[in-house]
Amino acid sequence: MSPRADAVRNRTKILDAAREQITLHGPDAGMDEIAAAAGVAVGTLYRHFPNKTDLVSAVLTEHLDRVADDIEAARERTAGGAKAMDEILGLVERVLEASATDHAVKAAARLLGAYPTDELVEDRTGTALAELIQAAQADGELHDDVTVQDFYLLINTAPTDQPPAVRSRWLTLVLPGLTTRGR
Amino acid sequence: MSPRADAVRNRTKILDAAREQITLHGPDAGMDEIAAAAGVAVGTLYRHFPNKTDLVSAVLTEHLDRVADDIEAARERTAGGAKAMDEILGLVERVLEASATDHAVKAAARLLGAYPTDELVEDRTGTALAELIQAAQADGELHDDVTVQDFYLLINTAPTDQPPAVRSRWLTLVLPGLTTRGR
DNA sequence: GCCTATCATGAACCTGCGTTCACGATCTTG
DNA sequence: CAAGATCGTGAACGCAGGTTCATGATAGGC
Repeated sequence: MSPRADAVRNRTKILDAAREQITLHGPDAGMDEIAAAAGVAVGTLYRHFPNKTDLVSAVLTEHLDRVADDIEAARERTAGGAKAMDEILGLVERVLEASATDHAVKAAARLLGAYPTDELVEDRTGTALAELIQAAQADGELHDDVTVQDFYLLINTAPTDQPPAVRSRWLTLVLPGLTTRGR
Repeated sequence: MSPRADAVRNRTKILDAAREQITLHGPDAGMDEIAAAAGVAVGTLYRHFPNKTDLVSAVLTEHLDRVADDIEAARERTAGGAKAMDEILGLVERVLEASATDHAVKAAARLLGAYPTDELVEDRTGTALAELIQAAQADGELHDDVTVQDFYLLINTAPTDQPPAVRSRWLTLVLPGLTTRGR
């Protein structure tokens, strides 16, 4: 039997509100706040998601999906003639920038490189990133031993809660370990 | 009027226990656990420290003090003829290693570069580190624009909760941003 | 040895937060 | 439209962790 119409409506409202609240306050956003933002009672959250972890995972997976889209787009541009290293630098800057204001992205980044991730999404990002890396290495602009995991590691250790000047400085310090382009 | 003898005794026991518990479980160690480890009731903690923040700060300041000692010792060795860059690398590795097992060090590292720190200790580390940096730059082994803040920044973003292989890889990725020594 | 200021005790309190559940409302099928 | 399954409600629960306070013990000067 298909679900009731209002139930579907509520599920959407809940996901929208959860996305908004987690973006603003990170995964620490309270279930009460999410429920209030969705215009729904707490119990309704628990009808759609057994517990908080499941709700947060759903939102974070969405975000990872967007990042995967971004990476795949960069790969397409490379196939179209763009320099792979330029695309990689753009990606890193974009993710770093997003993490600063979007607490969901920050939390989502922590999922990559750790275990509990949707395998499909992880595969998508991994594959596209690997191709970009190979291309940049073929251009001689990325050190030969750099891997996908290295990027996950660096993104996870990025100082996302620091002012722009500090984030920029951090990039400057870290990039020489990846690229062969001079400082 | 000087404090009672048993009060002094208890203060020591509390600090010892707090140090131990925070080393094991980080600043998340409960007041109850600390009290139990000290063989004292919770209320006694609050007689000596108005709140948890004050107690944790006291312990963390101690740790920073030890780090300051380490840095100053490195500076002395440099004055005695050791290569400044070697001492710096040793320092970084030691702090990184300690952060992995000692949750107090990890938390203490977060204090440097942030605001609420004992100025005296911060001055001590800052001065000694600055001298080491200058010496290494004079040797041409450290990039000229590297500052004390850069080191604080990198230490703060180190992946202390990752396995040794990952921590080591992180160092490899980050060092080229500091030193002129090749990979 | 007494007496009082100082100190220790730990049960109780408070707040925040995830989670549950008995009840009422609403949608949908026949 | 009626019947029943599905869904929504929100007060209440449980738990954890920091903090307090009335009560009793102890130290140290006279």
